[in-house]
Amino acid sequence: MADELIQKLARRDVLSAEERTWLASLVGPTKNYPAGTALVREHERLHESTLLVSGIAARYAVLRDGMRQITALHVAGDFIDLHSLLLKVMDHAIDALTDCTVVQVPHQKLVETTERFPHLSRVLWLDTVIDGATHRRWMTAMGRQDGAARLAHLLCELYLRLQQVGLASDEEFDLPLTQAVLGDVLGLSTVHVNRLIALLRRSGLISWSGRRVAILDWEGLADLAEFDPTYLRLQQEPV
Amino acid sequence: MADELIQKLARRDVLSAEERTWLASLVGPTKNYPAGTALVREHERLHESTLLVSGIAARYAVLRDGMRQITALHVAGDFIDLHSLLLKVMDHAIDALTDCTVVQVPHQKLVETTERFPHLSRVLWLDTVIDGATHRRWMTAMGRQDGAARLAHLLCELYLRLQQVGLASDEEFDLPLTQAVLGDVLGLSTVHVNRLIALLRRSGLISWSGRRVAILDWEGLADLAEFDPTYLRLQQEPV
DNA sequence: CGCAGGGTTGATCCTATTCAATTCGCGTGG
DNA sequence: CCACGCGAATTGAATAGGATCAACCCTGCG
Repeated sequence: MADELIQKLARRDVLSAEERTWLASLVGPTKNYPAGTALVREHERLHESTLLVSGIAARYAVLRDGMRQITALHVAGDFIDLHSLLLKVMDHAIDALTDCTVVQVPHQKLVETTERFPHLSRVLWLDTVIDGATHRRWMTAMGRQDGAARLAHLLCELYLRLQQVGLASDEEFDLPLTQAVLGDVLGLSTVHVNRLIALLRRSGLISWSGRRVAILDWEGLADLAEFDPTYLRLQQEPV
Repeated sequence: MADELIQKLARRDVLSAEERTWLASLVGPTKNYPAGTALVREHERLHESTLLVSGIAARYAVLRDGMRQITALHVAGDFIDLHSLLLKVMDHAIDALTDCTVVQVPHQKLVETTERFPHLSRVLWLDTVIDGATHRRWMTAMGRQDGAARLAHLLCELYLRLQQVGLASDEEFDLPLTQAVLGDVLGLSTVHVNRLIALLRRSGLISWSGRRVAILDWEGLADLAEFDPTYLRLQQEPV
């Protein structure tokens, strides 16, 4: 399971043999969380960070009236709470949206990593920075793009992120999320998400039956979404 | 001007004499940008990070139709582009909203900091992580809170942030931003921002004339906004 | 004095919400 | 194989929050 962590970071920058050995010594035991359970609760104080090995998890906040806003979706290969290393107290909760497998890395070992492996430290830092860039893109979508563009953008982003970890290809992927969850991501009602999916289907941009999503017209979808993948920083580059 | 950087980081955690000496050696010359000018352009490749010494700056994205979404507001004492150290290519632009004074720190020196001062490195990392937490809170507001709550939340946040750097006290502060800019922050039209300000005034929560904002009923404003300052991590705590 | 940028107000339109009902997909047990 | 149940998807009608367009007002300033 240490492979997961090494592969994850190696997608960002080249790692030395020494760094790989160190990383292999970091990971704790594998844990499983069934769909719908909490991985992390709000205001909790964490002592380890969690790497998602399989499944989909959501970071979210809940308001007084019960409304929920999902602020990040995570797939296999994502750190879901690396920021907790420095923030200490969680400002949001994390749920498993599907069955999830994770491995954990103690904070104390991450601190040690910053002491002894500055380059690895920067690669980890980069991970939280990409998180922030993704937040900004979602914010732009929520503030200034309509529902259709927002949904289209989410599909473009998820396709590329899943493709990167081998979970999507040929413009197709599994997306086992309910329309209510998508509403919580996009800041829309469930009913409206439904109508937007219907709209994208009618426009010939996608097909979507059950959990299977196919992008029929990538160009068109990306154009509608004004999708520019720069913020995902998918290329490997030295830090 | 090195004091600015030291004070900024010392608000997060205690710094040793050695660390302070090092930080003092990092900062470059002071620069001035008049209101309305660009500090950083989108897709630019930066080689230094910028610390805002005075003024207000905005990070934003512009869409095809010219619509703008401001994703972060920065005040004195904020790093406006520390993430560029790792992201290399900027995913957004930064403008001076008022006259701004800044100092710059070369990326190469920041990398050196991660090599030689792991604790400082973590304090810097923390800064980008708080940025992300703020992004998440704004997202929650944009997705699931109405205009009035969003505006109220922004005022609560800005008051605490300005207070921390001595620019606000007695529930009052200067906010030299146009209603159009506030619209770009909140994801609303200028006209609607105007009506929301009028609403908060009528409700007796604030007074706002010219650039002077006074919070008349902090409890009420924070309640409307569902404001919880945890995400700003205002307390000093070891990292 | 005239102008420009920002603030304020009104009328109308439209996107998305809410509430309510209906239908589909699918696993379970008889 | 069918009946049942349940969560999710789909559709319709009424409504609200906010956008847009268009004035008009104020104030600082050359």
